[in-house]
Amino acid sequence: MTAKKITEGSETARGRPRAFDPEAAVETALGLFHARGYDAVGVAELSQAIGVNPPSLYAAFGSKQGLYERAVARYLGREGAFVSEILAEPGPVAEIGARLLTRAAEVYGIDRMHLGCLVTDGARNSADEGVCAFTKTLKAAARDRVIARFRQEFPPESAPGKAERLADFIVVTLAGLSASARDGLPPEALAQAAAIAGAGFRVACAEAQEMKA
Amino acid sequence: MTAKKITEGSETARGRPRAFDPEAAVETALGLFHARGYDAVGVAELSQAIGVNPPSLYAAFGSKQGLYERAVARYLGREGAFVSEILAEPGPVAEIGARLLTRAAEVYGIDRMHLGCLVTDGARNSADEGVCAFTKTLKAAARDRVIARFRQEFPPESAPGKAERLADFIVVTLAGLSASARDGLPPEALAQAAAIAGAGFRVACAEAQEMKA
DNA sequence: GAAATTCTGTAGTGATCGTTACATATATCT
DNA sequence: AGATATATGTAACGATCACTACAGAATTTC
Repeated sequence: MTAKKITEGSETARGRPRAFDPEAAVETALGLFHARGYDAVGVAELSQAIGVNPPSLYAAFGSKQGLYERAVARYLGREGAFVSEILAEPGPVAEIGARLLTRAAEVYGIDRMHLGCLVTDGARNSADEGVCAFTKTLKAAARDRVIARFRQEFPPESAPGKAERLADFIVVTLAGLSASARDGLPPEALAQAAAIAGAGFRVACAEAQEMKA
Repeated sequence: MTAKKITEGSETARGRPRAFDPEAAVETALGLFHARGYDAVGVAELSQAIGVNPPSLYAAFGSKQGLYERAVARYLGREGAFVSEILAEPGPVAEIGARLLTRAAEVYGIDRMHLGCLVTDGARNSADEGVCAFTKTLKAAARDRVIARFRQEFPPESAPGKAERLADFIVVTLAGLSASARDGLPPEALAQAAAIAGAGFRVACAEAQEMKA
């Protein structure tokens, strides 16, 4: 009696059981959102691709935006994880930044159906205020983490504004790689562009170092 | 007979005259499309902003896409003209490329209501196939013009692939500046990012020159 | 078994999408 | 004036949007 099944987060699972796997549903939604963007993927298409009716989706995720946020969370834990990983690595900022760019060129172009960055471009031009706000906070948080890492080498006291300036260049270039990947620029071209940008970044880091003194 | 008046495209203007100025309508549409993207601006909003009913818009422009194409054409002749202008200037490719980037940083961030590039981002994530195809051809044409200009200094015979590689870096960085501008990165940050990218571009040009021999 | 709980499928909500049929208004041409 | 041509406003088209009311099905708890 009341034998606990290992039903993950909840206790014994009362009532009618789910006819679909929410984790698989998030995965399917992630694929569609990444490929075509938030607004271009309707709830009807999501339901059909997941193999379930809209009410079940709403019971599980609350709203289209709720499902999107779940999908983005999964994206950040996998395809998008390289940013946090590289930022956690040791070494000079020049190498960290260059590594971010070359790695992004790989990740953004590796899958023809999921080009670019979901966070950067998934909600671009969306008419949904909620999703735009959600995306905005994610982007701001990412930029802040880059700045925080760069300040390890260029602290505000000895190099005021340098970390922000260098971080913004990384952010701009990542956005360019994402957009260009989605526009069809092949992986080799992305990699070569990232290499040129990386060279510029190293130069900028060296200049910033000289000015520190 | 059928004496031609020189009323621009049409003869004497028979029938009921237009109650609105199509040129002003294109201008209004350009503003809305540039600010929020193709899909996010509906025909109803366009009609209301222009001050005319939908049937008049369709009589004048044929379709929403037709109006968009007119708006893009105007954009290319004004805000977007700097690309063709700079490409037509003399001087080393290193300077041309760096100038493209710094000028884009200015243009993309100058107007808070019209951030970024309409061609690059106006139809991003659009669900409209026609507009996507239209945009794709424009982007390809722009890339081709950059490549053609860069081949003046890096011809395929003596520097195979260099022009394409350098052009793709410019394209990627322009896309990044446009996306970041739309994401709210302030003009100074755009300019500084463009400067770093320009430094990288000069380095890449110098390297490409050395390899020509 | 009965009650309680949870999910599912059917069907439909009002809103908005791009687009257009149609009758009327306003102009020029003969 | 009458014919012709063009543009307008009203009103709606079917399609799709995100979302949900509701009743029945499937499970656990008592």
